[in-house]
Amino acid sequence: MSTPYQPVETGQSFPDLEQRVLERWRERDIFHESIRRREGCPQYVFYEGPPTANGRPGSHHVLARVFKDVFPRYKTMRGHQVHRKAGWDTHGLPVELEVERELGIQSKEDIERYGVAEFNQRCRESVLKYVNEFEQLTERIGFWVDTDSAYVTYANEYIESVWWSLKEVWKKGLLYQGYKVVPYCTRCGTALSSHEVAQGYEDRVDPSVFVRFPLKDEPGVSFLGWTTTPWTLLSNAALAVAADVTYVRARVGDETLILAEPLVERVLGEGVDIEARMKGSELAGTAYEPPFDYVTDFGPRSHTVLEGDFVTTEDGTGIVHTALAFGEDDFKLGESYGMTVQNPVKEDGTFDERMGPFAGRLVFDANPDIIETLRENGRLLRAEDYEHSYPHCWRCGTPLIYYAKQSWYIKTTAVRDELLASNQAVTWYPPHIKNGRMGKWLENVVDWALSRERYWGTPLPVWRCEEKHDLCVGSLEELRSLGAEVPDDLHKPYIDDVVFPCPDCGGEMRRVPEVIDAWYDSGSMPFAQWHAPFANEETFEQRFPADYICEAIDQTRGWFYSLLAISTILWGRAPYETCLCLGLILDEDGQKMSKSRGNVVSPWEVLDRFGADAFRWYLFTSKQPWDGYRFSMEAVGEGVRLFLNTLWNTYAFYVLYANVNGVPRDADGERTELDRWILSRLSETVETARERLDDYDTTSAGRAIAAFVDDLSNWYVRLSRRRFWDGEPGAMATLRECLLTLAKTVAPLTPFVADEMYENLDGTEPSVHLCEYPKPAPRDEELERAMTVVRDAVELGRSARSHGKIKLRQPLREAVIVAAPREREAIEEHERLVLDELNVKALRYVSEADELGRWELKPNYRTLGPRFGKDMPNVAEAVAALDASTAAATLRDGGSVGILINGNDHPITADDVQLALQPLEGYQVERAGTHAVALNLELDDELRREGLAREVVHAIQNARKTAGLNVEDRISLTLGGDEELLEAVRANEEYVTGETLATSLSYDGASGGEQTAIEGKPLTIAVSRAS
RNA sequence: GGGCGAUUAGCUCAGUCGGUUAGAGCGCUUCUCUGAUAAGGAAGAGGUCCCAGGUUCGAGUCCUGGAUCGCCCA
Repeated sequence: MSTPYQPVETGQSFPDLEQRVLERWRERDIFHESIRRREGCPQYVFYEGPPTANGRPGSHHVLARVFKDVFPRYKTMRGHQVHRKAGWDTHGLPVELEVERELGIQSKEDIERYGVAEFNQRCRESVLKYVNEFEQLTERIGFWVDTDSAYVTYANEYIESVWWSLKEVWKKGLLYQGYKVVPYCTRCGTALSSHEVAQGYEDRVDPSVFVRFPLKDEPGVSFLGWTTTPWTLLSNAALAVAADVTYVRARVGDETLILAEPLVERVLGEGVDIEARMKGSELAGTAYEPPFDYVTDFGPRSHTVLEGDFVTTEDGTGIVHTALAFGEDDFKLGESYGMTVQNPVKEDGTFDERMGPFAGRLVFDANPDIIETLRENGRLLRAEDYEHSYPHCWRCGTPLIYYAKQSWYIKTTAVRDELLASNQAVTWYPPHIKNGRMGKWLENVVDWALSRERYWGTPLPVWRCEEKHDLCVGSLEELRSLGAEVPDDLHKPYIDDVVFPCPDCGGEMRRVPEVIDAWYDSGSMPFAQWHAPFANEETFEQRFPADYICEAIDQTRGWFYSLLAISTILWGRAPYETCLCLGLILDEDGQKMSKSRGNVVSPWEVLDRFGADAFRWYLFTSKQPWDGYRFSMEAVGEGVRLFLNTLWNTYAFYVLYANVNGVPRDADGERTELDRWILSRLSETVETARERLDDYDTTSAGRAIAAFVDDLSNWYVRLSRRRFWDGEPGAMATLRECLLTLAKTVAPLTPFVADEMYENLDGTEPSVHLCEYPKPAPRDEELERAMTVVRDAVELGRSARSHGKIKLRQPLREAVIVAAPREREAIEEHERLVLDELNVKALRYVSEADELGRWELKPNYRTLGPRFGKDMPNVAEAVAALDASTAAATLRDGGSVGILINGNDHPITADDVQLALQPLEGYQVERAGTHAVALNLELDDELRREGLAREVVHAIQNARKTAGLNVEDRISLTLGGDEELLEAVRANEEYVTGETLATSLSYDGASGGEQTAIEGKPLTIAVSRAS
């Protein structure tokens, strides 16, 4: 076949190109085809962590989604079948909040008044509001995922699967209702789970108050208590001290305060009179006057001092004010003394009617007035501001309170060891997550607070009769068999109408009012996405566990945890084998992107300007993904310039000369050393890419590919240009092979440009993504090493020119190369190349450096260190004392030299020293290690004329460009001007016409030509396209 | 207060098993090359490898303590 290629523009807009490729993928249905073709192949299982589509997708979604895409693409090319089912997380507070905003309402009463059925209907509509934009973005960035068959957590089938799993949990006795202190959002009116709390820590300033608690039987003496939640003082029930800490009675003015000794100075300042010391245990039982008397009955030990093992002397006064309902420690302490919990705060966060003037006020809002009251009645010692990190509702931002109430729990503490074992089987990226963040979290796991007193969520499938018989229902079938009628919609309020007789007592069973944590929904996706076990059980089993999941690191306590917990309880194992954790995307200044800061970069902005490949390339290669990104447009642009443009232009170069010369695709010819070198480098690159992608490391894979592209463009192609101008088959075949293999190698990373190149260069398959991933061919490492030496020599020569201030255009007589025999051999093999690159007429080799400099010997610590240990300083001295020139000569010939250490003679071989050349004064020598290059800078007339001729050629090439000629156009050339210049051209006429593709050349003055000057000498150039 | 991670050039980042002269790209200055290039090449400026101890013949790298930043937990 000899089809000419489609012409390729060098100034290609990548966003435009990507639209073309997307169109082709759609037409040819490439994504699904890539799955169909792997029917029967080993599965590589990917689980999609469902996003909530009720907000616009941002750059962080792009980050996660391109990392979700790259490995499935890679594994597909490596021969796996990779199903990718999309999903949407649809339940939960964020959705309800959005709807509340839309409706302009803000409390549970408002929702009830509005009507739960209508409210939930609006939630259902709202949650997929931005699905369209998500889908567009997903397609645009090249994230291949099946959105048509996406699972949706609000579907009845999904809910039924979740119910099934809850019933399993129930059967294991791990689902229970308990009265506990829970983190509670007063605005949302619901408790939050610990992993939700974990998402919401923010700095907050609270009052820090020191309060007097006067002893009942001793006027003038007070306990000094401390709290940052003054509103809890309204229901103060007791004080807590540490039994074994020393407390003091401190005289301050005309009163006596009791507090922990280590804190006296910090709280009261210096020079306080200590009247007495005692252990905390001695204080226990002492009665005091509470600060308020709205509620006084807390049962036994009300308003006395208790011993609490949680009391520390880290801050405050060492005396902890205890309001039983608002702290886990407080609550447990009260429980252990058999006290009565009084909770004066209603579920909406306001004080109840018992609280006198504070009734009806929000607790945080009441703080200032409470402090004022304390001040007025002499209870306040001091109030100051206290900044600390404090949990907030992760979605609505309201500061949480800890609050005693009834909730449903999963007893995850009972399976802690199993969780830890499951975690151990997971391969984490980065590895420290396993025993760090995740491992530590699991070691400290608490029971999963499962229930939410909200509306839009999977209903908790527990029914209860008046006799308090509970039953967890695990399927619709079971519900029917109990005599219930199953509604069309399993959500509230319909499900709440479902009643049936209690199997135990025959009483009417009604469902408990709660819905469940939406994290439980998403954590159930391994089975619920298939409606397993009610349907597709085989599919579920085939696709469990996942080989790979990937989300941002905040999911450690979110989805990563809920998946792990549910699977561990149900099946005793983790539902994923490899988990990649991504960092946050920060702005240029390292600030978190947020709407309030106004520093959010819209992904569309990046995609429209640079394209998806550029965005992907930046995310994949700019750094390891887990430490977070400092995002900037400039950084993305840099990747385009350095990688995508270079790749594209090399490809465009190939196509240009293949078309100009009519070189067929299957042309082949003799391969030169340079050809074999670049092919060996290609193999090395393929090797590295496979190895790194197998290890989920796009960064190193991408960087290796970029280094290859640089070698290909700036070394191989540049040095081989003349061969391409002539369309030499060996060169064309080599470059085509490089580009084609490159397209396949880079395809998972930059799928668009890769496919475009493949389509034009080969196109046998409908897409590069249906190809096998390249396998590395045998390498020629000897050649790779030789080329490194050659490149070093060229670099040294250029450096010598630069220091000698001689332009590269000016030919020089000779370069003198100092090199060890092996290096010399390498350079000799590629002499033509070195001559051209350095623009010299000849190379002369000297094996002894004496003419150019003097050898210096340095010990190789890497080999000698382990051998001599403590004697290394002596060794270094002995090596330095050797006669460098003779030793160097001996060593280079493979001999060994003896050194005397502690009276013993030790042989030193070439490996044990590093030879370095110290240049002598007065030579233009550049050296590196064992080799050096010197230039003879003398010019004669012939060299000067050649130099001038090259200058003229340069000027003519510019004129060609200005005249808008194509690179392959032949020209008629007319020159005029300075006689010395024309003389130089005459002396090198063949060279000049050859370089400029001139079919005719005359010297008759070129009237109307372009005026220019070379070294101050005037030159006139006229070019016209030759017919 | 605790856990995890980070700290290397003006910026973004590499740095292997501990090996003695710590690198790249960008940016800057000067020069240069161009028959594909938003390119390439050379030179220059630019470093307390966060700090302090320790281990070692030898520490950017290992250990201890501290500082700062980020995330997480109390």
